[in-house]
Amino acid sequence: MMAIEETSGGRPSARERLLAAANELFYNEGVHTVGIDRIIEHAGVAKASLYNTFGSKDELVRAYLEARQANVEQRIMQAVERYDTPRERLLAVFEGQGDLFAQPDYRGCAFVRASAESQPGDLTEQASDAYRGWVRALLTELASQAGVPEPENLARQLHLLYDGSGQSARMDHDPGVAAHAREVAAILLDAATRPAGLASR
Amino acid sequence: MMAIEETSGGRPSARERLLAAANELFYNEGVHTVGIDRIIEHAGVAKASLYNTFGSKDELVRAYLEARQANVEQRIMQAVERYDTPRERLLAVFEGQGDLFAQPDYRGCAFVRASAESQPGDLTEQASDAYRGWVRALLTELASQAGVPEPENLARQLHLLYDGSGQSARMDHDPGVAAHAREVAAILLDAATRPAGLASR
DNA sequence: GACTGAGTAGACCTGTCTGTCTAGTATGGG
DNA sequence: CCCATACTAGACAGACAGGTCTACTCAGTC
Repeated sequence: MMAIEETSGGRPSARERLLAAANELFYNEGVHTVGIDRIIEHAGVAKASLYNTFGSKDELVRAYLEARQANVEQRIMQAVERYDTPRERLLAVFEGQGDLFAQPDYRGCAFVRASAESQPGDLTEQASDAYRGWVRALLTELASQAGVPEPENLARQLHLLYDGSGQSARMDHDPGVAAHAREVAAILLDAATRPAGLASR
Repeated sequence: MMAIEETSGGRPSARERLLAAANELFYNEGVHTVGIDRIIEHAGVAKASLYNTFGSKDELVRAYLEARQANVEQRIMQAVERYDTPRERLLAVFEGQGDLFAQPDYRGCAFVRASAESQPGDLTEQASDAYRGWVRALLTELASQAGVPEPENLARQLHLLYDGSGQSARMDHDPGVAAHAREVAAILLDAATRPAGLASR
């Protein structure tokens, strides 16, 4: 039996190097802009290896997005698990986003970027939908655990905020938006918990 | 003297037809994906006309984004001016967004889309920054008129929401998010107006 | 009737794109 | 020693990119 990926020691496999190159180039410069030749050059890999491993550029893009999603999920869950109270755990989602924004050369949500270049029905759209589904489910679950009467409603509001946070961080080149997003989330959480009718129309 | 653009009656000028084609194709399929040939074919215009009028594809893209911004500004101001009270006028910004989302084939903010395909320092980035500046200034002004103690702060929060609203509307294919965004905006406006300290930390 | 400005049609140049294909190398298990 | 596996190097094909250029048409003006 042979390991498919050489994760410990030694030189990384062609697959790993391709994914690393895809992550760097696709994310920074755009899926469409970056050609196969630049990917394989950056990965130090032969063209045939790419096509043997992934079959097409589209499939490489899909694999890139899947890896990206796994990475984001991990970061956000790390942030959530730093806390114990349901309230803090819910708000921690936005701290997790902040960790992402703080990375040097953050260029916005990879799914937004890829999706802007995609055609309807593309593999990219499926990947985006999967990612959004995960975010929504997490927010709903955490809202529910926080004892909010209508968790789906709060989750929808927070998803708006989550989207906006990533967008603003990119467009304004300001990782600090995550902190503002957390503040807004706290206000929304309070408003969802408080008995209705207090807010004027 | 001769009119540069044939706005009334008659056949639209080559410039107008090119802008219309750019608006449709660039917006729906992406700036990078759509080639010059498809633009001129769709516009029913000779290639030389494009290059005589705009000089390059990049400049056509810039003109397309400028037209787009003018259109958005007009729609949002229309919505704002439907109301008299400062509070309603502020919230109307999100109604204006809703008018945009309700257009058939809404595919998200054109600046987000274009910016995802752009390189740093591009003409597209300049156009995006100009657009964001306008939004922020409008929100700040309306917040100020609504008597909020710290208008810049509320404007920043609402800009988050504004970004998220456009994003969610696209990704979830649901124009209804604008209504939710308006609700959230109302909550934030109330929170900004109320004396601080009520919100738990 | 000559001239000008705006536009058309389309060949053409150069470069790049994704994807295929051939030929060869290094390594490790049986 | 043999042979499969994983990979490399690079030529090549066919499509398409943005952009240039020539030659032509047509409407209105002096």
